[in-house]
Amino acid sequence: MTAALAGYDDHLPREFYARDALVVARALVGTYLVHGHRVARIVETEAYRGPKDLACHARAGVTKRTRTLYGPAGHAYVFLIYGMYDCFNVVCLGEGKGHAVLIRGVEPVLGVPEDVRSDGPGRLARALDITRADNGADLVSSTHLYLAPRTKRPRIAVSARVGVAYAGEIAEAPWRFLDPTSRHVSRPPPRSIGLGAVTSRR
DNA sequence: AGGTTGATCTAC
DNA sequence: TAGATCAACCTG
Repeated sequence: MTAALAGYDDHLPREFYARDALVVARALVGTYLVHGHRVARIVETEAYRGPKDLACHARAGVTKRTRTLYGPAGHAYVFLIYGMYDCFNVVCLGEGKGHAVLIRGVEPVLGVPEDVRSDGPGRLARALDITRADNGADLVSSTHLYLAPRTKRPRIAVSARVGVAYAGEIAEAPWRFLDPTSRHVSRPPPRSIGLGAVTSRR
């Protein structure tokens, strides 16, 4: 069965992405990531908010690596981390802004093996076979790689971002969003921030 | 603790 | 240029 036949063929429109990464990151929890015949539900995201965000690659300005990050909203930004893992992001806000949302966890829906872990940005890219070859893909017009709207409103917990301690104070900003009811988040929220009781299970 | 590699930075 | 350093991670 193909993704389209299964009803995951709606594409999030350009306007969805053309907002601050902080808004998009929250709105992406519960949406569906489609790559080829594979479909997965997004359960964890992080916002990276341009050159002033010292944890964001945009801090280095426009370079060979950040060209797509600084490109138009709604495109994929895929980069290599630690020499081993690809990380999948969606570009937000608009050309020249350098905003993106990192997808950090998904749960299998269709065509993704249940026995392969898909929590963590490196693992999910591997599970869905997303690589730097997908860097720059237009998620609005592609039939191969895109995001489809969520079908119900998820619960959302908030925490600081993971692995960005070097960025100083801004590392503590509550810019990570996750569905605390999912088994596929990369790690439980260290604490809940302002969203009432958060039950994190693993 | 350490692997592994491309991008970026720093020093000639 | 070339060599050094770093990195939004994962595994053991």
